[in-house]
Amino acid sequence: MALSTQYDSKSVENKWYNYWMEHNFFHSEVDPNKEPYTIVIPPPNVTGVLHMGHMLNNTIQDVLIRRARLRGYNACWVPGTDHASIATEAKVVAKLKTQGINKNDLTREEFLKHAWDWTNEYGGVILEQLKKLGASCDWERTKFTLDDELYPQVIQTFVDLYNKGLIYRGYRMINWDPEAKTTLSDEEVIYEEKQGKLYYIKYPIVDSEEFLTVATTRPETIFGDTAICIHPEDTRYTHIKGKKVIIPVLNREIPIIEDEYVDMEFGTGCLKVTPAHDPNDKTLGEKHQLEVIDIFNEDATLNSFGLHYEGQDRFEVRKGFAKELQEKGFLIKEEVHTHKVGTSERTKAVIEPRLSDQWFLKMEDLVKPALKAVLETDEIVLHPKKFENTYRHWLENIRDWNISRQLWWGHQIPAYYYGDDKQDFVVAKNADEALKLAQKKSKNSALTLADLKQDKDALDTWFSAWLWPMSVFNGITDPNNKEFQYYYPTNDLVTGPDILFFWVARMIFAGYEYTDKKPFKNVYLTGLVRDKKRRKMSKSLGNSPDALKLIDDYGADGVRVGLLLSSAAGNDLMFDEDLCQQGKGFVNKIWNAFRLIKGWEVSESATQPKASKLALEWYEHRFNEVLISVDANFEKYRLSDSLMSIYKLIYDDFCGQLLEILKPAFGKPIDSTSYAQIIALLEDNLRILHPFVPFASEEIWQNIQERSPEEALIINNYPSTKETTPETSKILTDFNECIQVVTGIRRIRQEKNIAFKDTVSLQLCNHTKNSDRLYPILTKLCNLSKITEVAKAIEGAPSFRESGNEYFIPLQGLVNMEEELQKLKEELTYTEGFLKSVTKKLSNERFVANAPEKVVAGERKKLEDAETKITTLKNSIKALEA
RNA sequence: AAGUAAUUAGUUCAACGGUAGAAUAUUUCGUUUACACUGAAGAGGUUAUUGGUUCGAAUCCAAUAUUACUUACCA
Repeated sequence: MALSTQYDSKSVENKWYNYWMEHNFFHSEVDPNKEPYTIVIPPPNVTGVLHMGHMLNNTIQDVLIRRARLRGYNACWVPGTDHASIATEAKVVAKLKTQGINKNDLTREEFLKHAWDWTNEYGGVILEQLKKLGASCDWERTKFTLDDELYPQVIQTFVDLYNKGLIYRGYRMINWDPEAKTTLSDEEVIYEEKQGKLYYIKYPIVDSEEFLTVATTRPETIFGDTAICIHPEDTRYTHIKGKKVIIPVLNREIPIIEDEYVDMEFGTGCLKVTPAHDPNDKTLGEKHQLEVIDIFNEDATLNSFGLHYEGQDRFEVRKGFAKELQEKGFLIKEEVHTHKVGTSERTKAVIEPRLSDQWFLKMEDLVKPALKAVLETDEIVLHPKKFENTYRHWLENIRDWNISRQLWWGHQIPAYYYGDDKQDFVVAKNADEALKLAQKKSKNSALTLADLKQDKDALDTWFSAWLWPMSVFNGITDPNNKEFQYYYPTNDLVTGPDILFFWVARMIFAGYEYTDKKPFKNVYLTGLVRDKKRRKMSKSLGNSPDALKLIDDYGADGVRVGLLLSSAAGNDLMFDEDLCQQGKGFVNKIWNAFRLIKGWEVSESATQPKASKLALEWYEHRFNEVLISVDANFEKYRLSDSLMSIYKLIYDDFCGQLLEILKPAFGKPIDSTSYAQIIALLEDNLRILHPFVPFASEEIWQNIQERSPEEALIINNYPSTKETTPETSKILTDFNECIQVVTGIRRIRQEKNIAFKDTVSLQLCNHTKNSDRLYPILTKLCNLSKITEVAKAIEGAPSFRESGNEYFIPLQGLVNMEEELQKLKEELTYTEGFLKSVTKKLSNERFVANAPEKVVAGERKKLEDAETKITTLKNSIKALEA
C-alpha cells in the first residue's frame, strides 16, 4: 500500500495510544531490580478543562517520563485531580442557583450529594484530554484528593500536627471572601490596582467649634470607628490631644489617640481607626485597648450597627453615605486615588478583612528544613535557579497559615465540640476516638456521641495538596508500605512558578516533617504561556486557543514540538500557532524521510558506493556527537535545546546530507549494506525522538517492520553515547569540509547562473589531503564532470578557499566579465578594511602582551589569511582586466 | 514601595570577557525522481540608553528607561 505524502496524525494517534494502553506499557509496579523514576502530576482541578499551561506542563513531564522509560528506569507517572474546594464549590453553588436552589437551604449532606454528582459528571474530563496529548501516565494509579484513600491521610495529618502543637485555633484578622463566604489564606488574595476615591470627612471636636478632617477610602466603615489617631509629634494637632470627636451622622463620641504608626504625610495626618475591619487598625486597637465593632454581615452587607444602611451592600453604602455626608456638610472633598485592593483569587470579590475564629498552622519550624534543602544543601534543585531568591524571601517572611475554610466541599476539620466554652473541643481521627478524648478532657463520662458537634469548616485545598507526593502512595497512613518505600522520594516536579508557594514549598515542608526526606529532587518551573501581546493566557481574556483544536489541527506531536521548541525553564512562552506549524512540518519531514527509504528497491548484488560508505560512517559519529549534547542538556533540564539539536540533526544531517548522498539514481536499487545501515540509523533517530514525538515515532517504527508488542518503541531502549577519539573527530571535520566545498560550488553555480543540468569541472590548487573522503561525495552532490588537481592558481576563475585548499571552477567565458570584476573589487575593499582592523589590533602592544596566546595566534592567522586573499583577489582582477 | 529577572535580526530564542549565532518569517533562484510542510543562496544587528572597569564588553560594575514576576502595603 502506498504511504500518504502527508503524515496523518488523526488516524495514527488514537491507534497507538490504545495499543500502549492495551499492553499496559504505562503501568509501573515495584521492582527491586530496577531503579524507579517517579513523577507525580500537579493535580488539575477535577472540573477543569485542558488549557495551554497544562499542555506545556504535561508535555514536559511526558518527555521526562518517556525518556526515563526508554533508558531502562521503572518509570511511574502518577496522575490525579484536585477537589479544588473553593473553585468547585463556587461552580456547584452557581449551578444550583440556576435551578432555583439556594445553598443555604440545603443540609451539608444534600449539598455534598450535588457536588459529587457534578464531580462525577465533569470530573476527569481533563484526564481524558491529557490522553489526547499523549501523556503516558500510569492511569491505574489515578488519585483524587477527596477519595477514600486520600481523605483519611489528610485527616491524620491534621490530628498529628495538632498533637504536636503546630495547629491551633485563634481569633485573628483574616481575609474574608464575601461572595464565597469563606476565609482565604494570604496567598489566595490577589492585590489589584484599582481607582477609588479619597474622601475628606469632618469630625467635630467635642466641646469645641473646631473639627478634625480625616481622609479615608472607606467611608462606609465609619460605623465601626472607635478612635481617631494622630502622630504624637504632629504640631498641627498638639492643641487637641486628649480630646474627643463626634462621628458625623452617628453622633457617637470616640477618643483621639496618638501613635507613631500614623504617616503625617498622608491625607491630613489623621487616621480613623476601625479595629474590626483593617489589620493595622486591629493592631492599633489592641495597643490602645479600643472597642471592636464589627459592622458587616457574612456577605459584606451592613449589620445593625449600620443604622439605616442595614442590609445594604458595602459599596452601595460607600456611595450613599458619602452623599449623606455631603448633604449634611461633613464631606469636604473627594480626590481620585488609586490604591491596591485585595481580591479573591477565585471569586474576584473584594476581600474584607475580618476578625474571626479560625484554624492556623504554625510555620516557623516547618520552614527550616525547606530553606536548608533548597538554599544550602541543594538536596532539592530549582530549575532555573533564579527562583531561589523568591523562595527564600517568602519563607523567611512567612506567617501562620490559615487552613480553615467556611466551605463544605473538602476535608471536614476533625475537631469536635462538646461544651459551650471555646476551649471545649478535641481533635481526633473519628467521632469514636473523639468521644473518648472528650470524656477524658471534660471529666464527664456521661458524654455521648450525640453531644459531639464536628467543626463545620473544611480544610484549605492546599492542605491536602501539600501531601500529594506522599499520599498518592499511602505514605501518611502506612509509611512502611512497599510502594511508598520504593517510589518516594520522587524525581521531578514540573509546575508553574505561580504555585511555588501555594504548593511546591508546602510539599517540601510536609515531606521533611513526615519523612525527613525531600519529596522530589528537581523542580522544573515552566514559564507562563502568554499570547503575542505578552498577556497571560486566560479564560477571561479569551486569548487562549482551544487546546483540543490545536491537537486536531497540528497533531499532538506537532503541538508538543511547537510548545517545547522555545520554552526554556522559567522563561515565559510567547505562544504563536506558527510554532505548532513548525512542529507539524518537522513531523511530516521525518515521515517523508521514512517514506523515501521505504520506497527504495534493495539489491543484494549491488556494491556499496564509496560516497555512501563514507556518509554513513560520518552520520554515525555525528549522531553520537549530537547525542552527547542532548544528554548534557537534559541533565540541565534544557529540554528546548535538546529538542533543537535533534531537530537539526534530523532535518539537516539526516535528511539534508545523508539521504541525499545515499539516494540511488532514478530507477536504480540501493545496495543492501547501505540499506541495513540506514535503517539502523533511522531507528536510532526514532529512539531519541520518541520522548518528544511519541506518536509519529512509534508509527514509523512499526512501519519499518512487523514488531511484537515487546518490541514496541515506547519500551525499547535509548542509544548510549560512545567516547569520541581523534579519529572520530577527524571524520567529522573532514565531512564538514566536504559540505563547505559543496556549498562553495553551489554558491558559485548560483552566482554565475549555471543551470543544474550543466556540469562544471573543478580544479584544486595546493591540494594537500583528503581526496579519499572528498571526491566521492563531491561527485555525488555537485554534478561535476571532472575533478583535477593543479599546481598553480587559475587566474580569473571563481574560487574559494577551504582548509588550506583553493578551489577553482573554470567557466569558459559563460560569465559577464564586468559584473565579475565589480564583485571582486567590492570584496577586495572589504578584505582590505578587515585587514586594517586586524593589523590595528596586533599593533596594539597591550593587546599582544595581555591577551592569551591562543587569541593572539588567532589574530595572526586572520592577518595571514586576509593577506593571501588580497593577493589572490588582486591577481584575479588583473587577469580579468587584461 | 522593595526585591528578582529580562531587554540581542521582523518574530521566538542562543552566545566560559575574545570576529554576535540558530529557528522561523521575508527576498531571489531552482526542482519530471521523499517532503501544496521541497532544495540552494543572500539580505537583517550602534546587542534598550548613558557612563565605568578592561588590551578587548552583548557578557562584569553603576545609573536610567521599559516590561514581567514576587513580596509588602498607605488610611
